[in-house]
Amino acid sequence: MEILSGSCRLGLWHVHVYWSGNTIHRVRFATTGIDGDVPTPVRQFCAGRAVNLRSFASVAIHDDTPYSRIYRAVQEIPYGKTATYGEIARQVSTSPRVVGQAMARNATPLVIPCHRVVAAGGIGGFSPAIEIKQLLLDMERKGVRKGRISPRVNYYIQEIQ
DNA sequence: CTGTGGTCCAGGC
DNA sequence: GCCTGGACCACAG
Repeated sequence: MEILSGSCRLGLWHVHVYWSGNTIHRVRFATTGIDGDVPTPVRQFCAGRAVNLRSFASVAIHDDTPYSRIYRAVQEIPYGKTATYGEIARQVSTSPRVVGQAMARNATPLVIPCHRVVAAGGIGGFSPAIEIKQLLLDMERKGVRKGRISPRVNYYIQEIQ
């Protein structure tokens, strides 16, 4: 199947999405946009709506490698909630550092919501920029109630743009 | 607060 | 094969 691509905005950043049908092949963050659309739920999610992206299939959980088990566990974290590296590690019987490695190599962030995996004593890491993780967590915390972004977070997004 | 040992996979050699 | 380095954690001083 042909792979489509496009981008939408998320705060300062552009989200590039590569997909075909219901399968997301790659998601990445960049400072510039590309031509083309992204699937509607992804655009809504980036705009702060409490959209569940679990209905998409990610190439990351297709096989049965150690990482794919981690990705499946991470995908179960509901919108607005977080889990720690250690909690995920215990769920799939591995170590917290391995969970960190899996998150760092996640080919489809947002679809595999690695931003919801935080350190026991802090936010943890995120590439390419920790601000993205912070923004996503803020958006989900504020947006979880009405299913849309609050004026306060909206202000924050405009602030950093 | 700051070590430090445990953990386990990937990547470089 | 061996070595090293992580988006970490718990526990000792």
